[in-house]
Amino acid sequence: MVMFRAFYKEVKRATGIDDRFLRESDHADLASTVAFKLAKEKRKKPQEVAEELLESFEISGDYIGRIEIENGYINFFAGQEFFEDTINAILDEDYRYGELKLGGEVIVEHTSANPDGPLHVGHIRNSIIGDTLVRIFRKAGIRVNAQYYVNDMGRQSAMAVLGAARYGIGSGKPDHEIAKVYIRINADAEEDESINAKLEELMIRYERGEEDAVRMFRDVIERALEGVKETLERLNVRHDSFIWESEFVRNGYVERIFRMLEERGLLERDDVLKVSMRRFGYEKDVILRRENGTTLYITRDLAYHLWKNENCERFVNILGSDHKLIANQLSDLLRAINLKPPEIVFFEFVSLPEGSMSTRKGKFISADELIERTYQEARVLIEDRDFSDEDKERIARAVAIGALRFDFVRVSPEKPMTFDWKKALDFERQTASYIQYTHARACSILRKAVEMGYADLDFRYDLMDETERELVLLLSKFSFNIEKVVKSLKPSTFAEYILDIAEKFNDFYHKNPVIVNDSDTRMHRLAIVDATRIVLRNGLELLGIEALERM
RNA sequence: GGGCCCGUAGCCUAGCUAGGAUAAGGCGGCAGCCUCCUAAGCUGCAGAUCGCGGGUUCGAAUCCCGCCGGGCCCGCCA
Repeated sequence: MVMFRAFYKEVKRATGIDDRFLRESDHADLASTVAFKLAKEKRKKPQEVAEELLESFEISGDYIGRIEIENGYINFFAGQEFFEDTINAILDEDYRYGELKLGGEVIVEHTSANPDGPLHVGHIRNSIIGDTLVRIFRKAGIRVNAQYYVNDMGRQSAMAVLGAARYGIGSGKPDHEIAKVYIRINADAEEDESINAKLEELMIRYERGEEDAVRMFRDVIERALEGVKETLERLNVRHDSFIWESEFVRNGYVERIFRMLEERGLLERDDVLKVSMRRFGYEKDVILRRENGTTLYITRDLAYHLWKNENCERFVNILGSDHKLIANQLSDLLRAINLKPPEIVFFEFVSLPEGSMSTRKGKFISADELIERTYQEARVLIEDRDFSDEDKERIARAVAIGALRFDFVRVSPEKPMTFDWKKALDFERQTASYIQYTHARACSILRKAVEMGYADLDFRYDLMDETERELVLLLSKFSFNIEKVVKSLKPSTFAEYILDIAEKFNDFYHKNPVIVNDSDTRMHRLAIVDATRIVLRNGLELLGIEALERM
């Protein structure tokens, strides 16, 4: 069952009103502004047009309770069957509630940070947006492959490899150790010209696939990734595959890209291989192969997207806004050779109060440090509560990760963020722990009810008050909001939705005591509590946040 | 110099794709609520020329143009 979606479709079917003129509203369960548009053509007042339209509606189905006309708006309200079905569907379907069967398949490429150091707070904005999309796509019934594109052929990687060979890697967490040698060699390269010569030689040898070079790269990059994967695991972020870009140099896809461009007369052979971008509105050429024979990032990325075209029907990339130019060029080139470009979610930078982050300069807050400090802060909060040490650890971890994920997913990607420790370590309203707390609170009520022998649930429309009505309506919109994200690629709207449910439930909690003597009221409210518990838990799951039963 | 993005109360954010009914929340401030299902909660008060100026429209935070402020990009880097 897909509750609010069903109501929405019923309204559309009954009225013939287009999506453009239907929206959620504070004044109604669904409102239409269509009369305003028609009023102009018909030269009548919106109110009159709306009243005429009302006559023409052919209501069928069970969910539309009543329709009202007000100030030209047509307001639709769901009725008894809708609310009963919503609660019953949630209680029956439980973990499966909210699932859709949209079908299809998608590759979501996210994180893809250079293997030259640990993930920092900028990278995890990418990871969290990407992983949340992955989870929501899956819930929508779409087959997803989450991919990390490993940039093993770039200059930065070669620099890290060279640094590791020159100074040796220490015994700490490998991604952090690699950052140390990467920062050091970058600093040394400013003084010592020979480092750049060695770098070029190393890149040429790796591009050619010379065995010892391949071994060096593999070793260092695997270790960097090992550290990155550990951090991602802490954040509940999981990839299905790690795709090494060097693969596309070795498997002929890069050559195929050259041929495809050549066939369309786009490829120019000079000392380099390049494409003039004038026809696409760019001033400068795109170089695809250097004078020394090595390829560039965009070359391998074109090959990767050729591969995506052959292996999947839809592909989404999560990229920092610094990639906008090159990603747009990539898309133009793909279209020019008749390939589908990726759908791209760009996110703006996370900067520090003192300026932007840089791995090379060692100017960043690592995700690991952020996770640890957030954990410590959460631990303080729970320290004097009555839990075992193990439980305290587990709960504080869940709260810390939740806080991090929610802080990042909640903000629209196009919004620049300035990282703020005070905010990151805050566990009060409008945060994940608020939602987790609300979920734990629902669990607590249900536990108490069972202890007292009140296990039965029975939703009663006639007993439902206004707050309860608003709450259940929100619960009914779960799959509606999932579908929105699938279309808009904006997971922030889903975070906001789950937060709304928590707020409305707390409102209900304070107004309506649940465990009361009157059994009808009690069973009715328990049904609402249990349904809310299920929706919050399923929603937190999609946000990659653990739904705690006690905290 | 050119391109893209952001600019909503002291601070942070939602709403902008498909223009409409009182601009919605949080933090901070002030005043309150635990013999009652977890106070990581709740209630009330104060706080906004929706960056500025034009335009389109019956109607603009939302669309268009110009400007101001901030960020990112314009490498044979990624």
